Amino acid sequence: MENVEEKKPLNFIEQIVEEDLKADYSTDKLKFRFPPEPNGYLHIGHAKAFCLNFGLGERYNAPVNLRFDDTNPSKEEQEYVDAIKHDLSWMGMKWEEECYSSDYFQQLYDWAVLLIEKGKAYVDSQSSEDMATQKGTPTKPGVNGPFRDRTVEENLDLFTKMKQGEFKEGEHILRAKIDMTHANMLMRDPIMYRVMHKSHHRTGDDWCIYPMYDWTHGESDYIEQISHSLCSLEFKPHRELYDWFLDQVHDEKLRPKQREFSRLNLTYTIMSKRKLMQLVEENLVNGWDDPRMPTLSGLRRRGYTANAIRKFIDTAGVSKRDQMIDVALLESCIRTDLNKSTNRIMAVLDPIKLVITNYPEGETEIVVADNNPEDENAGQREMVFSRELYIERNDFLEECPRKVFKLGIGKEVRLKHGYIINGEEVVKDADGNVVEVRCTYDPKSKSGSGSEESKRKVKGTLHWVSASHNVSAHVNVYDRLFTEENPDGDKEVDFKTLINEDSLSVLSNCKVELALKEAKPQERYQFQRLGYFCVDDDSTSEQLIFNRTVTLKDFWAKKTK
RNA sequence: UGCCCGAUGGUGUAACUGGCAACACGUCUGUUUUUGGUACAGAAGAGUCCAGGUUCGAGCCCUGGUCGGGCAACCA
Repeated sequence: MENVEEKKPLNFIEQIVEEDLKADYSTDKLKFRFPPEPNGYLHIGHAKAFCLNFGLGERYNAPVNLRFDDTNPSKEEQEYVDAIKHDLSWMGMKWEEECYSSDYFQQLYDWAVLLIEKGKAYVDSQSSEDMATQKGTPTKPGVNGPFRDRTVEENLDLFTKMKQGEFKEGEHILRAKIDMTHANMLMRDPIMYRVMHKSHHRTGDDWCIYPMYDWTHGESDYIEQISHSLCSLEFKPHRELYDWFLDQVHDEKLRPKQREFSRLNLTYTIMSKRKLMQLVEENLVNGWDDPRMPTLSGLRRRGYTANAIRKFIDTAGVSKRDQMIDVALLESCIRTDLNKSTNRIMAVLDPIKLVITNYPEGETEIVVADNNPEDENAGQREMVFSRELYIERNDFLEECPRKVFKLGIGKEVRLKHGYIINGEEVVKDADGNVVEVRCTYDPKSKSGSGSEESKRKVKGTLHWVSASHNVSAHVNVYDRLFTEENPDGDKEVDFKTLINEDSLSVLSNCKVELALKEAKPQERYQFQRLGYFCVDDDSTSEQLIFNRTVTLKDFWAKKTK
């Protein structure tokens, strides 16, 4: 077991840490952080980031802080803080300290004053349009604005007044004084503070100036003494600024370093928080925890386990290339997990009545079945077998070829845990729809009886429930949310036009085994031959609701497509 | 017409830092099976973006290209 762990090659971030350890770092200096902005729910892309950070913490027995990057009160809310903490806990992540960038507002302010005093920051009083023009473009250097050379005194005075609320939003901002011609656009006098007359979810109305990301992040890392500040690739150009800001305040304490890795993308879904928010706000899905969402809360409601998600992240790996991971890998992870852990149950999603004409009327018998053939300790359960049953509509084909694993007229099939039956006739309504299938059974073929008849090879085994011994249920059948592998891929195409119309089908006439009568939210089962299902959060004993997590691997379905 | 990343089977990640490209998912075959599941056995699929160079030897190093991604919010 440990050998397997040892053998696993280090990802490039772990290699960086190892090299630092060999050079001037000692293990006790290692410290990491996961810094979500509380402006939305965590999704599986975030899972990569926090699994990396918390994984590093575990590997080196180093602390990992949870730090909410809450510098923009117009977007951030307590609701998201709570949801993020809940999701992280569910994923089994244990943080050292719960921190907030807003905890450092005073320190950040004091440092900003220091920068002004050193002539490294100034108050600009132009419109954002003018500043944008002066900033130039990636290929054209910027030019200095008219307020760039204000005196320290004037800057101090203005900045103080900004803080005291004497200005309206947009009137003044504080910028770092770096280089308007720098090849890196981020170094062209980046904004450090803006005036915002908004209440903050933690600091209330204490502040009306709020620091920007670049000014806040590295300094927060420094305050918390984070050794390795890991973020996604789009922040690579920010590293230069991260380092510049650190240069301004750094003394002898440990200096954090930013390193970047690529984000995780999954086929047939989107990871943009902004777009996920749009789906929620425009009611294109039923909330952040809609089981079709790639959010952790959505996956949880869908029936995914934290274990499977961790395994998936681990298998996907960490690198600097853009990754678009096949959702089939995620599905493989949850199947592997659930195969071992869930009890099997029989459920008929689209029932059609099956009458065994030679089975004595009014009689019933108990059949016994293993709960999980993959787990000897899972025990057994009992089911009622009777003359009238329900089978899957789709498991009957009037004229059924021999090689197809279904019931047909004149074609035999086995009822799982029950008897072998032979199709005799169909009953149809006026429109020609099959409303009932009539068959005969071989009384000597009972499963597990050991009789010659029971051992007969039969093409096909069907699941069933007794017509008068079952529980009704609703089942939500989910499919991928988008019709395209990369709905976010084409800037010309609105991702919302790529939503899969059939991503949710609600089946309201399902019949499940009596054993599920008291099933509680979050319980997971394998409905035999159909897939893995999870009891929905809204399920009650009056109205059972199941969500399909994932189908069983099904070659037949693929072939017939 | 700038700067910064990246490029290995369909997808993702490896290759002991220069020694005849491996693992997982997916695909396909077969065996077992009272789930067309699981398990097991096996196969196909890349010669590492291109062109030079260094070297006995290059996916790894060097040079020059090509392609893909990112960078101009008072967002993070």
